[in-house]
Amino acid sequence: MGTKIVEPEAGPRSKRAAILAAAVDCFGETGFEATKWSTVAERVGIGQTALYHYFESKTHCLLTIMRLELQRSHDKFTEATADAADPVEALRSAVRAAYDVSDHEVLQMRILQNHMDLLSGPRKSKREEAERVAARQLVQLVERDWTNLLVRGMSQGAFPLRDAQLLGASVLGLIVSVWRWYRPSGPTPLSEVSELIEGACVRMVAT
Amino acid sequence: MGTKIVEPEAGPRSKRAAILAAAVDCFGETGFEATKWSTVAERVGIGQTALYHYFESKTHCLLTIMRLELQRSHDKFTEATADAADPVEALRSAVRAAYDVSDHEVLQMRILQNHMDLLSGPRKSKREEAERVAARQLVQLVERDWTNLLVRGMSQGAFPLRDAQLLGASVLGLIVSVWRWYRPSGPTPLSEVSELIEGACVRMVAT
DNA sequence: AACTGAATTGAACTTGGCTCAGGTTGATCT
DNA sequence: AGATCAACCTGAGCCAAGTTCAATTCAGTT
Repeated sequence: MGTKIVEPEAGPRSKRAAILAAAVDCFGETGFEATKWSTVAERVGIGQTALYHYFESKTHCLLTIMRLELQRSHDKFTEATADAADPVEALRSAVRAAYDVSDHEVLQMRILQNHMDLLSGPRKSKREEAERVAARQLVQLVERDWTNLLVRGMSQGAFPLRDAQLLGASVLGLIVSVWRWYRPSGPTPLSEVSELIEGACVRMVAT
Repeated sequence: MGTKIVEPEAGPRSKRAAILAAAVDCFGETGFEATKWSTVAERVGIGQTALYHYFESKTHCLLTIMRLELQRSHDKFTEATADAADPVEALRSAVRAAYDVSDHEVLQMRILQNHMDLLSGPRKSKREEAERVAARQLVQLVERDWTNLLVRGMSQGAFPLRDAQLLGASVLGLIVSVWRWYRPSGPTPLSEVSELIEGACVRMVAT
């Protein structure tokens, strides 16, 4: 039960984690296409070809970042909705959890949202394709998370009956659309966003 | 008043329109990065270098597509909300208009949404930068369209008072988030999406 | 010290967007 | 018809950035 997937290649002098961190910064701030793969290497302090010891390609690294972020999102949702009997309270808790993130995680969300389309088509190489499939499954898992929350609320009479699939996708779309424009340095604090969206979701679903 | 911007380079044997159409198909279905610029040329029936007679670069073509789509969205919004006194009815009409699109326009919306981030940073070349700035302004214009609609409704007492800026961005985000997953060939007809989102928006704003 | 596998590198290769210098087409004018 | 000019197009080749590969270094083990 609950097979814990352990990250590979965690040798003692492995720079995998450092590369991922640097890549998130670069991809998140400069954009994936715009950042040179060699720049990531520089920031870590290694030659560009050393990157290929850890990742098969620039895209493979991106897909890994996306998969990890999806995993995180799913875990956080599960944790947030675990101990909430009332569907409305569960919904509120889930939304708040979605915006309870660090600056670094904001970047990861941005990267994830900006490259969702990568998950549709198949990839050339093995390891890339593996990450893609894993990420794709996590996307469906997260979608089911939200849909199930709605289904539960509807069957319990807390939410009016509607197409839970479609409504779930919409709620999720509304929540993640924020990551396209939100900047930690911007004028709007995330707490304010969180409150408005929380209210909006409840009205959308529970009215 | 109302200076009509006429598209340049509309010579009698110009293939500009054909190129744009082909590019929308390729970029929309295969993705911008994944489609080879030369493939677009092939589909039009010209050599790849001929493309540079019409567009300074692959990106310049993309930015043009995005600008045209933004213009279309703004025009459609304006037309849809022109003759609606009641704010709620105006909102409903605007949402319906947003989903009253052809398959080709669906692709254009997808392209636009997938590359919004291009509009943040400045571009190297003149013509690219011009398109980028124009597109950026149109984005703000569309955002104002929705915000103003909300402000009007709030001051009229039809909508409860909330942060119109933020709520407007959210409504818009909800609406356009559909273009990330919707496929004309998919199981969900656009009419169904339109109805659900229309209801969701009204509840979000007018409750 | 010899051995092993992970980690790293410089140099060369590949791909795809882009430049350039010049050639072709066709509408218009005389 | 023939001349003219701008719009339109092309083959050859350049260049940047991702990628491959054989050779090398490093850290821990026997």
